[in-house]
Amino acid sequence: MSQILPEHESSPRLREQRIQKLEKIKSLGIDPYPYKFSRTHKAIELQTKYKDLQNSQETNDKVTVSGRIHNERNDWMFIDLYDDSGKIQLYCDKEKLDKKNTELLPLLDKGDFIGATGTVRRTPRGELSIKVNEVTLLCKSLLPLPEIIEGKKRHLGIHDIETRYRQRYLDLIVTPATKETFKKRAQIISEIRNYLDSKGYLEIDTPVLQVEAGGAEARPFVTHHNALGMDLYLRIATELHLKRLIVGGFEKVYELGRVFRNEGISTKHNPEFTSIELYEAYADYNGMMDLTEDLIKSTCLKVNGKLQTEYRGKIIDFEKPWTRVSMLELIKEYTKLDLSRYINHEESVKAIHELPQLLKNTGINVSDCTSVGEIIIEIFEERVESKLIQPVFVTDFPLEVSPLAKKHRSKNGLVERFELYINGWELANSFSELTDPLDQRKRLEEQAKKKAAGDHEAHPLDIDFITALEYGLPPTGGLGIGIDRLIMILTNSASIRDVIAFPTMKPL
RNA sequence: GGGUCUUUAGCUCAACGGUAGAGCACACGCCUCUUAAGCGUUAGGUUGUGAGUUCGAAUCUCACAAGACCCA
Repeated sequence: MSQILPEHESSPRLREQRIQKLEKIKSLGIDPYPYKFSRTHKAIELQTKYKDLQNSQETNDKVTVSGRIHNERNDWMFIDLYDDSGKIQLYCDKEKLDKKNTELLPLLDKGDFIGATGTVRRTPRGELSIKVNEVTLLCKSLLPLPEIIEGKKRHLGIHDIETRYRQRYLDLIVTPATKETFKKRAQIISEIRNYLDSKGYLEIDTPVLQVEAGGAEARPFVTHHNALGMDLYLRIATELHLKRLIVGGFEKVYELGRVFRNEGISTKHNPEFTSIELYEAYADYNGMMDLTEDLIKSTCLKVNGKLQTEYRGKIIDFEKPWTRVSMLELIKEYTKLDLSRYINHEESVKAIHELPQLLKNTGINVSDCTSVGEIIIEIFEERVESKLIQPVFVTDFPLEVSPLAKKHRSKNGLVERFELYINGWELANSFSELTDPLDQRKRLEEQAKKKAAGDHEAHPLDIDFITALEYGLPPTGGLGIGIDRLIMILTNSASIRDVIAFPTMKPL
């Protein structure tokens, strides 16, 4: 449902009934919220250990399990109990239980946590079960678990996608695939760290709270520091601080963490997201391409067991060496437009007038563009981006849109930069970092002018960063990867909200 | 940003200008080796919010809110 109320407001009657049961339980002298419980097995351990037990066969093996009740049949004779490993069925023969247990059983509900001790058996119908001697209430649940009804079939689940994001704990209880996604997310992040740590990269935390938010083109979030009496910004990138660390003498650094961008929300954008940025002294963007390819291939292989992955019906193949092709070549390939002559400086003044004419009937709107570089990016985003399904490094970007990248060593008007595209999405961004402090100062001053003129996404002038460069930044390769999008592809998730446990949601 | 559609019981959906209904869940019985258990009986509603049209609105109109899908 689109109207989501807190459960206790949307189902007060059901909650009231459970509170009454809770009172009855207390009056029986049972603590409904005890302190600890010791179990001998998890569900999957029993399923594995007794997989060869024949139907109707009983053992004298006494075990204790615990978990959440997902379903009950036959007036609490059968209980489906779930722990984080899976399901085990409990079989409660009321004739065999003592008074306390028989009184407790009808006061239970789906959603309660219980522990159970009994002997292992397989029912005549083949379900591995525990023949229960004793039930212990571990937590009384006051609200009903969500169910999905399909025809006459009913099972735990959440139909409404918004509820799955807003009440992720419910999604995790009732949707097994959600748990798998977040397990895999943890694995992917752990693999990336293992890979980099094993290659001698050092992870260093840089500030989230900043006086100026730089390092990327994006609007920041503003917050306020009371004692300092000033506004601070949440970081939009880790770039400028990590490069300071290279100035300081570290040669391989990275930070994998949250950045914040004050922009729209979509299936590919969450205002806070996880990125990794990495900087390596004496490397250039070619080295970063090698590293990116190897890092992603190795992560994919570790978590998925193979180098091909299916994303929403498309097979993405990480195995073949990834294509490296310049942005202008791709534009030529997809639009037949050869823009190479416009990037040299003498032509660019002419081009800013000629190009909009040339694009008039293409439906590409370049009216907001103030430079040839921006026009080129616009054409690329309009006509090329979405076609790049298999991994491809798009290289050599216009200088105007890359104020932190070094000028191309042989191509006038371009910089040494690449973006990795997979499934039509930008997944990584990398430069041969600009190390010339005077050039950097000039370029950031131009950005600051744009910012002063009202461009909220222009880079701020970070004087201390320039100062650091003046002390000397060695040749450096830098790389940023959007971790959430990578996880989306590796987990076949349709929305970034499916890979972020608690995505940003508008309050109700 | 533009368009189309959706919003009714805890859930899934009916009713399409004339007394809001079903299945499942919940509660209570019955049955007692089930897997959506089965059978029976209750109870459950300010129809997303707000205005308007009308003798009468869940239904028609408008605005707002939230969501889904398409397009840019």
